[in-house]
Amino acid sequence: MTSLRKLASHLGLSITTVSRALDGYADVAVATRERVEQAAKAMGYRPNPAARRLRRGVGETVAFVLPTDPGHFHEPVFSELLVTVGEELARHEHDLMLLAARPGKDEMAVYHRLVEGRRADAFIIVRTRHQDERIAYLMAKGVPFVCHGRTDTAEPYAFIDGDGEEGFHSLTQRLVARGHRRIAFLSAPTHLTFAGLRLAGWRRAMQAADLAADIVEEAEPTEEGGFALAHRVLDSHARPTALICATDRMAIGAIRAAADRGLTVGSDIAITGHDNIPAASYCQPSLTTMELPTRLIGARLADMVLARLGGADLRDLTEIHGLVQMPRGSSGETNLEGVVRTADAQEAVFEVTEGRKT
Amino acid sequence: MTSLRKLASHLGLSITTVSRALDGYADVAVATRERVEQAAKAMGYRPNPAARRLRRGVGETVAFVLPTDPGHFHEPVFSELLVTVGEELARHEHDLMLLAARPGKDEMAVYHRLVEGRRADAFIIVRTRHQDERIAYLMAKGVPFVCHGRTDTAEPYAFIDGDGEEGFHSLTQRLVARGHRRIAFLSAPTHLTFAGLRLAGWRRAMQAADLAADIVEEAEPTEEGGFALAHRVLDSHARPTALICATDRMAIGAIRAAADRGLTVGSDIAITGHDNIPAASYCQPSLTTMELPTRLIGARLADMVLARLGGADLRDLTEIHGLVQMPRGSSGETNLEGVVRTADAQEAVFEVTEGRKT
DNA sequence: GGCGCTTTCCAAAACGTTTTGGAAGACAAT
DNA sequence: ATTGTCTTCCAAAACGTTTTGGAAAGCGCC
Repeated sequence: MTSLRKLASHLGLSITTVSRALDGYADVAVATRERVEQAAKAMGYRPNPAARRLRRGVGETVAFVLPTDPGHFHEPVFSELLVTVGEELARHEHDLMLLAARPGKDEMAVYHRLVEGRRADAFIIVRTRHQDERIAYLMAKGVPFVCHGRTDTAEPYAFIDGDGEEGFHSLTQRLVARGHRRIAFLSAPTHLTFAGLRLAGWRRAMQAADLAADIVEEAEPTEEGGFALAHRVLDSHARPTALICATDRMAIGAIRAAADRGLTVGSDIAITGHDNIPAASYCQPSLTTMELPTRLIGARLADMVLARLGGADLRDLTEIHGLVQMPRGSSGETNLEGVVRTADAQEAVFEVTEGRKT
Repeated sequence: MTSLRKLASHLGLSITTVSRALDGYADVAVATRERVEQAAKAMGYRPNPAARRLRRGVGETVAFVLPTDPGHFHEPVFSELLVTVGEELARHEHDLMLLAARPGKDEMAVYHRLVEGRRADAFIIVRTRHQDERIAYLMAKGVPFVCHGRTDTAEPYAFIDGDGEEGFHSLTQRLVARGHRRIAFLSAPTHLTFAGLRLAGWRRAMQAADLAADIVEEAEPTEEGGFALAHRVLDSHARPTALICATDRMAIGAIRAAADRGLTVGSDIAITGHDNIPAASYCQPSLTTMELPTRLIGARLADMVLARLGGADLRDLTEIHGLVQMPRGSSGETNLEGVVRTADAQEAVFEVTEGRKT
């Protein structure tokens, strides 16, 4: 197509000058620059990304590897994150590469291929784990990355996260205030950082209220997982009056389990989640939940990864955001009829709770 | 890192020979090839993709542009498609590039940037429309693509689709057989091809049964859309006894609307969807739906796009697959207690109904 | 010993960009 | 006139691969 060479010969300039004119170097005359820019636009010139990557040694490509089981990927949170990250990256002329790999051997093989094959320049890591092989590897290789969620490591690293500990603490307090005494926690696998934090928030609130934090079960953060755990917990001799679920998907499973036993969710039993996925507004009753405004987070994640690529200081890239609580019918906290949606929460409170320096 | 040059000098061979040895040309001695392969593995050689792309003129990159509204992307179907397509492409050393753009100006700008900037070699197009600008553009440019869904065009094009017309026809027949007479259709916008087909299937069955196909409403294929339409339709003087929704998300909204009016879904009113998203199993009652096994479709889509890149004949790349019906509680067709899941349907009937030659 | 045929290898060009290390010219100061 | 300083431009190398068009060596055959 239109190469730098064509452009140059058409203008009667050297290819060097054209290149530098377009890149805004000071060493080309103003008149020349304008002439070049005009011609470039007229001829529809677009630099060849392959050539640029080859010469520069880096391509503007960010990889997003979904830690997903073979064919299952139904995480509304990640979906939304994906598109917002993609939009933001595209705005800065960067490409988003999407891959999927189940945690474990396959997953690391993907990272190796991408890093060693120079296919990606930076990574976005989601669903972080306490001990996270991915993070250790990228750190060792010196490849920039940003995490959605935290991990256990001595070195500083860039991340953005919701304050799950605080969010679940305050939720639990609310339930306690409403008279609940036996509150169960349906957890996601605690090797996932977010699960441990949410669990800790619940536990802290329970202990502060002198209540036994003894009903904890753990399963995959899916409808199926929540469904199974709820059944198990509701079987116990001293049935809890509230089920705090680590995620909305689990809560939706739990609601179904409770209903199958003839319990009226919202009055007989309170059930809550986290994420505010669209389905949460359409359960019966609507699901009490909390959220980290995904769109803003996605854009921020993209900006952070771009900052990392630009060599920004790591310590400016750690953010913990407050969660927006959305009490709804499933915890009996609202008497509203019909569907309770909170699209406006997207625009709601969104501030950095803590700029942590690790 | 390890370049071809390093490898060559280390082996005492020319860079040409090393390249050809690794590419399996006949003109290198067996002994040499083995020596080269061994050294390549030992030194961890990986061809630099940028260099390769530059020289070859094509990069192994497939773009997937999600036609999504600003920050909203909650289509479980696309999510699942994404990961399976990604996996399959990765298996063949291809990259999947993800972008998002709302239909209209922005969307076409993305296509222009990708095509003219040589950032993508092929496209996967989803949520096809009757008149589809994307398809017209790619055809004009001669860029390979594969559609998930059909479009109206004289020229042949590669696509894979579920037989929505037949699926909704047979669903409607089933409902009629169960005694329903006033059956409403809650449609997605009919400029989307799939919506028109599903609508047509319902209409054909209604007419064949001498029933009035007069309750049709149209909205976005979201929970919110289904919710609004259901309310509107249930308001009418002669309330329907069944609501056939174009998608599961709409059906979930409709279920909520019916429940809000005190109707018992499954007995007072039947509600059905399409897609078999995970939430469909956890509604109350479980949602009657049908599905196109997404994993298989995703892999097939990837294979087709690879075939297109390999120059395969278009006419071998048109497939319409039969849908798997899953009757569940929301249409009163099953008396099963509890959650009805059909994960096994993934492995179920899956055959090409018709290999169409356009 | 000249010719042709195989087999095995390689030098060099090319892809389109960025960047290095000047060169040429204008102008001012000496 | 020489020297120095700016400003503006450019030739050429480099990034790492693939591919073209041979070359060299070995062998058989007349």
